[in-house]
Amino acid sequence: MFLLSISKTIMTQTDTRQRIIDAAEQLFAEKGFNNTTMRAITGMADVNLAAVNYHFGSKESLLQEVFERHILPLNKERRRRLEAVRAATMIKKEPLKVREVLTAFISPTLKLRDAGPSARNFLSLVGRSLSDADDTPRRIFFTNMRPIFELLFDMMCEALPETPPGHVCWRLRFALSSMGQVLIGTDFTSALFPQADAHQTTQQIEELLLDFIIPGMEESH
Amino acid sequence: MFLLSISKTIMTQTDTRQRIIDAAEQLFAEKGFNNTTMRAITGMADVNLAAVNYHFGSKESLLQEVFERHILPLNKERRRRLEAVRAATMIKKEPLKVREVLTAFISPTLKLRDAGPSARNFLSLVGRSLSDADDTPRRIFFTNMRPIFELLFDMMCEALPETPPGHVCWRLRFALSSMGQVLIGTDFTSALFPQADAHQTTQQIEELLLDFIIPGMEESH
DNA sequence: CTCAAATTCAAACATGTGTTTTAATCGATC
DNA sequence: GATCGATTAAAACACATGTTTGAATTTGAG
Repeated sequence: MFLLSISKTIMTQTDTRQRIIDAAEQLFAEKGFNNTTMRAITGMADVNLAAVNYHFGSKESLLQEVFERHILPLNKERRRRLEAVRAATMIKKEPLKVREVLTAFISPTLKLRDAGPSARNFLSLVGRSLSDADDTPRRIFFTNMRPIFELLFDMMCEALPETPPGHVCWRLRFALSSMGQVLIGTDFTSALFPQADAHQTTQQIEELLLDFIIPGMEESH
Repeated sequence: MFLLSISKTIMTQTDTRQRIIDAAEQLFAEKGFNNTTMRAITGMADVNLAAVNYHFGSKESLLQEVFERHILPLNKERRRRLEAVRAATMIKKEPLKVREVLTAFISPTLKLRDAGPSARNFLSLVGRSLSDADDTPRRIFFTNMRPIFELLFDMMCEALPETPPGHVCWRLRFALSSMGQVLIGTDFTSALFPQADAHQTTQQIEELLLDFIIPGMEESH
């Protein structure tokens, strides 16, 4: 009885929370954090205006939850794969390969492209965060990304022992912003060159992306 | 007398206009369009709140003027250099070279990095525009960039006759977003890897950027 | 100096914002 | 069914926003 009542209570609670998060995710992805109003969120979620502040405390905390819902498991998977790459090369006593390191980071990310509209909206949010002018989303993004970025950076420096860290850092930034373009969506391409953008599968885009950034990453100038 | 009076009138008028544009440029670059208030702009410019609407009509028109002040001459120079490349290769009856096309587009852009704080702020604005969620800045940006983007795209397709236009389009997008990271400023690098980001000159960064994107651009997968 | 136009100014306006409040409603336990 | 805590609901709050207004001031020409 006790457990049942608890689970029922939690059920309805998370139902409202879930609807809010879903709506916020979609609107944040489409219009950005600042251009999304609480009234738009609660309207789309079909809940009362005060529900956001009741369940999340503030609009900013809501963004944080929207963000963390996907970034936490994603970064866990990234770390798992990065460390698997490191372990495998240590066993074989080979040096780290740029392609393997980048793939370990990027592949789990792009997998989310086909994991439903919620994940897709989340990716859009992430794609913009790298160059967002808005304080709040950028702070939340970088706070969550710092540890995994540092691991990626360290392994990349290890894979490119001849390249100065300052160069690795810039190249990584270029590579990540390129990935960001994939995450955002197709607005740019279809808006500018509608004739060029045939529908590409995520797999094809991942190859396109990796083929673009890996040669630049390994360049030995 | 007539000319003098006119010039004097224009002087004071453009003086106010100039101060507003300068302040707006800096604030738009730092905080983004939506997070910059009219009161912040007029406060920094030390003019009356109503001056923006009197001289420009609206906040959006102000952004347009801020943008066009630098984008018009910049795109003119880009076009000049792109067409110079095309003319030179036609005379020599050689195929277009990826490096030359990209350099013709990118080099005039990065030159602005050392052309004073105003140009620097403008670049920051441009760098963010590629992935901006906000309607207004993105629309103004793409409207102004479409023609030069199309020229760049056409020449790049010509330089890469074996590569399908859909691939060229994606690679161009990757390349431009990488350039965008240079334009935005150093927040990312210094925030995440403070130890790695030695001060680089614009010339060095341009080399870094071109060395990164050219191999990916030419990749023949 | 005088006058008319251009510009500046302080104030108000209308609306939109995130948040808070207070009462009503619901759900589960006794 | 009564009761208590959790949730929802409607309204208001306090403030920030871009814009407009109408008077004051400045400017330049006759």
